[in-house]
Amino acid sequence: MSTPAAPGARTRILLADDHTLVRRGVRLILDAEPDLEVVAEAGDGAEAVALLRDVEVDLVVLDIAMPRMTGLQAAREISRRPHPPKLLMLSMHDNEQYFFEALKAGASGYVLKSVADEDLVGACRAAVRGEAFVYPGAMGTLVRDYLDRLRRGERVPETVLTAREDQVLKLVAEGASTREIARLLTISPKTVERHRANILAKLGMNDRTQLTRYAIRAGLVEP
Amino acid sequence: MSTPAAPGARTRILLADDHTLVRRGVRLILDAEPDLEVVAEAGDGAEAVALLRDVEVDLVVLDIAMPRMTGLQAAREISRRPHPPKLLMLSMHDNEQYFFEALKAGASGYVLKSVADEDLVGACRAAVRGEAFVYPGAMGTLVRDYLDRLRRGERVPETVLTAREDQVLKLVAEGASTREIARLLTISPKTVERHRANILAKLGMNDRTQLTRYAIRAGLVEP
DNA sequence: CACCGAATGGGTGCTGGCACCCATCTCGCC
DNA sequence: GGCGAGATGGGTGCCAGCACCCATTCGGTG
Repeated sequence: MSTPAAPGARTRILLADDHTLVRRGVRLILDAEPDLEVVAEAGDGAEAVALLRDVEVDLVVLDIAMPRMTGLQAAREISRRPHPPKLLMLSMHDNEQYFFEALKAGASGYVLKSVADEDLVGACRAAVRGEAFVYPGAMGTLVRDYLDRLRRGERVPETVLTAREDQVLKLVAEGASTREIARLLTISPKTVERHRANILAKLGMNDRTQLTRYAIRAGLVEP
Repeated sequence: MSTPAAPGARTRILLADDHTLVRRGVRLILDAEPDLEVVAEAGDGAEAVALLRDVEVDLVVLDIAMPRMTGLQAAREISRRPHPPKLLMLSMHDNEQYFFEALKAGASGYVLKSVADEDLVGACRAAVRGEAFVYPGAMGTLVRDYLDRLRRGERVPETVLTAREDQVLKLVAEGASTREIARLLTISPKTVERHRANILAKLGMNDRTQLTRYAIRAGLVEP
């Protein structure tokens, strides 16, 4: 449609989504552009990571919710490599917490599945150019604030959870009781309660059902 | 590809899915067939139901997880009409409970988003021909047993949840308290507790976090 | 009609989740 | 050395969630 990055060299893309129908649709959209080319497809996060050992790509388009290894887990894995490709997350959810998790995982773009074709194409091009955090679609003010602070170089409050809190959250979301979690982590039940309270406070939530949904969105546990 | 239903008359299809990208992909696949034609698109269940007041279609392809009104709710609504079109459910989840819910809602087909293009096309044709319960893709033995029993005319144990229980489950999974649910449904908190207890017993679960994960798998609520 | 299942509502009691208080210890970092 | 943050643990108290008991009112279906 406009301004290919380098004339003659198409951007090589790895596309990962567990739904064949969705993959097919997205591939049709991307391949129709003169400067974009899907060179590999994966059906889950683990497959995507494995493929990257053999295939050289410029951009990875990752669905967030996938079996075996979620898009977020895969993104963390991929961005730890020596020369990581750009990462663009595809999500079904217009959710801020989710967006932040994607940033933490090393993504440079976040696109909703409900956007139009051109927005997806635009996000791909922007990601390749190195422009971070393009977000087509209406996102809440929380994200805009966050990006503004990043631009101004301010320290961000770092709302994310600690490693220990992640462990506790995962177990809570899997339906484990305080006593069970305490036994599994070999700490006092009281400490488990404290961690859980801290997590609730940090995320601004009230009970375990909300934690469960958050953990699923964040890819900590399978639904 | 093979045997159009009536030569010259294409099957008119209403396609409902909240993700524009997915809708685009599915439409491309269906429109490529000589005997199928997508004549309307909807972005949620309510829109689909509304559109059906103005547009005459032979088949409705409904995504299960949609905002405002889920595909299951829309299916119940649609199948209550005088001359209902055929209903084909599109689902992300290879989940048995979910499949049963779709049957109850009046669907005559259930297709996973992870199937190949041809399977979707085949399911559409089978649904139009009036063949019920075509299910491309590997589903558990539970479903096969169920279909066998149906064929033999046996009474099935009816493990699925009632409509009221669905409502309660949805609210529980969204983090609503007993009191809130009671107010929303204008029934006694005690009755809410009873419904929740019945749901827990039916599904063999112990607490709200497990219900939450189940409801997400079932597509009753967004993660 | 008589029975069953779904939906409604009540009572009683236990306990686990959650809130809000307290403290100690050990890191890394300035 | 001191300071903040994370991890650890304790006490107290309220109440919601859950288990297990009871009943009534409908609507269907044998």
